Amino acid sequence: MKARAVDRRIQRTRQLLHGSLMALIQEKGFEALSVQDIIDQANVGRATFYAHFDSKEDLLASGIENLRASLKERQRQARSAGGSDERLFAFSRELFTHANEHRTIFRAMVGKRSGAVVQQLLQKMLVDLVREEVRGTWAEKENETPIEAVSQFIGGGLFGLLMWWGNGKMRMAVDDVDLMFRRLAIPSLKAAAR
Amino acid sequence: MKARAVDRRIQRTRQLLHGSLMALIQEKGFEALSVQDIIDQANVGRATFYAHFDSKEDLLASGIENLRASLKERQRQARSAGGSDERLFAFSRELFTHANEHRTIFRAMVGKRSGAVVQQLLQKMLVDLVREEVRGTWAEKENETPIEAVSQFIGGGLFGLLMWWGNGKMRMAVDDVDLMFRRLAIPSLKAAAR
Amino acid sequence: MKARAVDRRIQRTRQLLHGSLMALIQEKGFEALSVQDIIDQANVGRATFYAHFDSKEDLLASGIENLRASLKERQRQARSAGGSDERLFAFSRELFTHANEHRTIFRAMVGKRSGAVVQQLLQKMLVDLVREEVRGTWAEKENETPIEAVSQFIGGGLFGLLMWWGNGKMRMAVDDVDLMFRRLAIPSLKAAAR
Amino acid sequence: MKARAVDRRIQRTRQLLHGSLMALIQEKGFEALSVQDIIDQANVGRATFYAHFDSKEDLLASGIENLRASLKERQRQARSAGGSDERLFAFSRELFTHANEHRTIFRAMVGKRSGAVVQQLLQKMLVDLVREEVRGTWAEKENETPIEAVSQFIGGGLFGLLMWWGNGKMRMAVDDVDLMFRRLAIPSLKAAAR
DNA sequence: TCCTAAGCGAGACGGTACGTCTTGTCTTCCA
DNA sequence: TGGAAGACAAGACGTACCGTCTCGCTTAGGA
Repeated sequence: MKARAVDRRIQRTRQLLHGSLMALIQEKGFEALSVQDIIDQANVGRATFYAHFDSKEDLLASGIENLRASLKERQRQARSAGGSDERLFAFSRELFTHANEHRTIFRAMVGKRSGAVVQQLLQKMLVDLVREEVRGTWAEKENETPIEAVSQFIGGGLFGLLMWWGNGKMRMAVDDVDLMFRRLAIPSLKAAAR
Repeated sequence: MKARAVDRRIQRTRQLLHGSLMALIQEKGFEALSVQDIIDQANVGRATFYAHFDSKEDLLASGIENLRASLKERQRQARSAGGSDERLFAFSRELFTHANEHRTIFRAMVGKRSGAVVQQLLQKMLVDLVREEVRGTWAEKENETPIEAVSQFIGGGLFGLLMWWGNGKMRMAVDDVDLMFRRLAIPSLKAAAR
Repeated sequence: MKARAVDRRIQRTRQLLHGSLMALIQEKGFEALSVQDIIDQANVGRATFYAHFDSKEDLLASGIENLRASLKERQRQARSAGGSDERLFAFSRELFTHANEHRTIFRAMVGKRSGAVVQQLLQKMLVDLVREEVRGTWAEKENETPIEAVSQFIGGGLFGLLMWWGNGKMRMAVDDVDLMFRRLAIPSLKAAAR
Repeated sequence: MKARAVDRRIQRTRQLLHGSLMALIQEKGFEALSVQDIIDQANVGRATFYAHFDSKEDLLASGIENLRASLKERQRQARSAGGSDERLFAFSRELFTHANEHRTIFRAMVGKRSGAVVQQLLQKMLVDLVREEVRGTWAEKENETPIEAVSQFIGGGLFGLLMWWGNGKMRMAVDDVDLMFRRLAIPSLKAAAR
């Protein structure tokens, strides 16, 4: 399948917008951004923006989708490698590492000025990842704690932890916070599977 | 000290606003509301609204404050009664019950249209309650998982669970969802305290 | 009837807008103006503009209404003074004089950059004035050239003349162009009344 | 010189555009049309449109040019035939007849929704035709009413009449309205020539 | 027969103005 | 004097058009 020139142009525009969004989030936070800010930064026309995305929230969601995909891939690889406890929530290491590496943008997204839409999206993504994990761990049977409930609990918890880590100064090492998460989450999971 | 008539008038205005907010949240969700909507419903002047509250978020926060106070009180009573496992997270029963009794407004606040500010406030409140609980359970020592981290994890998890319960049809009984929460949260807490 | 303070405020806003429109028409012509230009000049909010007028055309029309009223009054006075030929189209003197006195704005309204809406409004106004005159001159009878047709012809002609006078350098004296109009229009009127 | 196929292709495009414009003017009026409407109707690319015309106004002007040419030709023939009063403004018969035959499009161009640009072009065309006539009638001498002024007056008047005829239901017969015009215009012309 | 050049459709794009909406401040006046 | 009424400046929103542009397809006319 050959990429037509026009498609390349479209991709370029979308990336310009994603890039500008990220740059501006670090500068003034997501909530404070206007569509005008974004398109000025990207040097893109207003109509063009709306041709690609419904709103700045949509643009953000599309950006977060990339992260989700990358983490999902990471998760898939880890799960195919082994099944011991250490492999449970394998994506979490990757998640904390990623956050640590992009700490400027990460702290902006998790911080006070971030706007709650961002956080809802992140939480939803985390729950997704967790659900995948839980699903792999046990086949749902009747009379048990539903997979969905467990996923929501652990995903919500992970998100809480991430917020706390990010809103503090991220002084704790990646390994430590990851360990902490696993120490909190795995007992829950086991208990629910009982 | 006698309550002056003027104070009563002020109270009346504040309650009119709170009432209108709640009524409108059920009708169209928090995000979709404008200050104009609220003051029309309350039959209150624009300037008056801003004399009492900074924004619709402020009004909401002030409303949620009541819930927090009532749950805190409930928690205090339960904790003074005993210390066994069954008493851990005693407020949760009250929380789920309350949600169940006011299910219309609760589901509106937890639903898609609720606006994320609402949810941030709720989550913050839950973390507060959990922190209180964790604090009572163990005295923080060095080298342990920090109280704050555990609280954020369990508080976040509880919020996730609540969202899931509310956004489904709340088919699950109060007792069952409460039990589920405790089955997920208590192992975490214990593990962290190790 | 006492003018309430709020009414005075509203009047002030409307006059600010009218004034800004006139100032800007001279500067860049009507067509080239945006609503934003006008409200910037007037230091007025966008919503306020639209609360008072539907569009810049509406604002203009409302401004021209004043001119029409003033010319109608002038016409009324002249007609009550006498009925000889010299009194026919008495308003025309006033019209040319007015144009001469406000030549900057007049030439802007009649010029190339004026935008055709302006001109339609002016022409309509002139036809109105002429119709009034024709009506006073003869009572319509069957089988005659209809009053309306005559009015449209002479009104259109007057407008053509005005445009020509304004778009040239208005070198011709007021008296001369007025005389010219009467020499052209009165024979038409007489012929039609035959 | 043989017409190359490429030229035929170009002509075809221009005619497609003219045709679409006319069709759409009748449908929704000139003002309401966008370039997009026109090229959709003509099934022509956007760039192609701008390769041929500067704007929809330009397209219209080019269309009206045809009418002007045809009327000019008609005028030339009539003037070479004789010089009596009956031959003065000989083109007017043709004009009214033409309008009557294409009454749908004519009424659309002269009506409320027509957009004033159309009308300016028409008026300009009429003044042109009249000027030609006046020029033929008398050689300009100093101290007389200038040819240009007379042309503007009569051209404007003719346009007023046309508008009135078209905006009414065109109930009046071609001959009658033509007669009316001549009865109004010729006395003016004579008076000016005195 | 192939090749080159032009006309063209399609449509992405930067830009500008629009008319609407909401916010938070302010002023007036009533009870 | 607290509050209802509501005018207002500010400015973001999503939509509509504009005129420019790049891209490939088609098709003629010369090689």
